[in-house]
Amino acid sequence: MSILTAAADVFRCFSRTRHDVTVTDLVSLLGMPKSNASRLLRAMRDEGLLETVGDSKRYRPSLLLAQVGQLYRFAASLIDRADAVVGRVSDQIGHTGYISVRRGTEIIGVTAHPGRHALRVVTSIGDRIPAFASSTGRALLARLSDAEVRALYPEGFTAPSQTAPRDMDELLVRLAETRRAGFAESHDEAVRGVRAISVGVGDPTTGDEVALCISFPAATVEPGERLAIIRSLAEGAAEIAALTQDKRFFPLNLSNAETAP
Amino acid sequence: MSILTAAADVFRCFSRTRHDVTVTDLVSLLGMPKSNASRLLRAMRDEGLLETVGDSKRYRPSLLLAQVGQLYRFAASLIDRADAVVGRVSDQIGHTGYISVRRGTEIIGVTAHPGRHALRVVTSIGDRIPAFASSTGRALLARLSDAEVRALYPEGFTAPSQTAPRDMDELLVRLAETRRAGFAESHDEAVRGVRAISVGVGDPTTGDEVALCISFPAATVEPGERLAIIRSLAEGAAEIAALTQDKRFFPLNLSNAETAP
DNA sequence: AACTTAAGTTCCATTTATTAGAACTTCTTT
DNA sequence: AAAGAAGTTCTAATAAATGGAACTTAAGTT
Repeated sequence: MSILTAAADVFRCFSRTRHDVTVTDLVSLLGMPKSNASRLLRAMRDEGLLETVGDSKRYRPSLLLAQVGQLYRFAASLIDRADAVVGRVSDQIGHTGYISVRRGTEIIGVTAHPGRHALRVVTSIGDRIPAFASSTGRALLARLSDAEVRALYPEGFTAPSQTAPRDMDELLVRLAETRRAGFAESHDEAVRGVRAISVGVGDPTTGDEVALCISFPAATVEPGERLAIIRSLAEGAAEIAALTQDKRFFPLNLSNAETAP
Repeated sequence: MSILTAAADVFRCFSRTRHDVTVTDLVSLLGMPKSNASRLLRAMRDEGLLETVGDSKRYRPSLLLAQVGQLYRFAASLIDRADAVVGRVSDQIGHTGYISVRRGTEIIGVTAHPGRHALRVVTSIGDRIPAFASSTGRALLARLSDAEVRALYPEGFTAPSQTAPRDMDELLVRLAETRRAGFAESHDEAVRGVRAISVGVGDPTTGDEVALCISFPAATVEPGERLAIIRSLAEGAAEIAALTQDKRFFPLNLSNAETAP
């Protein structure tokens, strides 16, 4: 067991609600002896991985981490490209846009573009939501085969809301529809009154896959505006897919069903 | 010598021009045996500190790092507050704004707001510039005593441009002027034709100190506009200083000299 | 101001990980 | 198919990490 494990665990202790940690935090969160916690935090600070807050006993992520983390966006150029598309669409229509990645059965927001409208969806980056119960998640799951999706959920799942898929069969039907139409849609799933449109795209050379999503209040968006969102998002994603030569990309395929939901 | 040292060194290998590293990169950059480089990269990936790019032998920062690094801004909430002020001023006047921190004798950009004008200053975050030869640097150095500034430069320095301080005595004079006026100014220092206005502010409870800066082309900015920038920046910084009870804050003090430069 | 408790640090012998070099494998180039 | 480059695995020697207890410091409490 390398000390890198412990260091990575320390990083995982930080969250939106925990911006700094102390020796006792580590003892209770990670269950390590406080002698180790004390030395670990000091060692990580000495190496520049953490900073002490003032001259207190509190430790927070360092500037180095902020800089290296920032590079992630550029390193993963797919994210950068997808972010540009979502930013453009979000600016154009005024609704909140964000891009997400999948880690196992979870979807994690990577970048966000807050909308301009007074009533808008607020998503903060770093949030984790279940993949099967969101449009972003299904846009990404649709890129897997049915067998791979089944393998992700060996013990099934329980739907968190009325409109989410209730079981694996229902999920696979929704994924098939996502593949056919070229986009995924959710309504009242994670947040009541919120509708979201998502498109998945990947980069075969890096193996990265991201979901582009626009999220908006269901009540105030006209059918025509919804169609415009779908078209813009799909068009932008298609450009990226062409660039990366993404073979698993599902192009937009609007039928009567989608034009009048 | 802990493996944390090596891990931190790996992080420091990443830069704007190097988004991923290989075993041989580490060998040449850090001078370590390639057996160590190989195992280190794999260990860091296994712990979630790095990711492999696709299925290649290239390693890049991980999503975890991006998330933890993102928290730096909130952990150091002074940065967030200062960023809000600079963003507001930048939006208002259309010129590039950024906030920076000092690490020893270097200034590092943390967040940036690109201006709207066709001719604008482009500063990318993560850039390092010498503290004594920039307005941001002097805004932060002014918060130290003369003795502390001397201690920072035991062997003096050499001026990189005509308008930068040539020696310690000249620097201390400029710092005294910065303290009196409540802001620092540079002209043709880091970049020819560029003028910058900076104000420093700190948070005594965390020990953080940041510089708020607006940077603009010297030729196209009228004296009145320059004064407006100074006033907006100083006002925003003063609000932060009041909030954090920053006792080392130097309030704006405009004399004839500043109003007609 | 003395007491009490909580939080953090240092010490120690023991256990465990890390190191550097060489041999080995795999991938690329010609 | 051969040669070279890049990466991985192996080894014993070396160095670091561990956890328990003793110790120090800080923060309340009476």
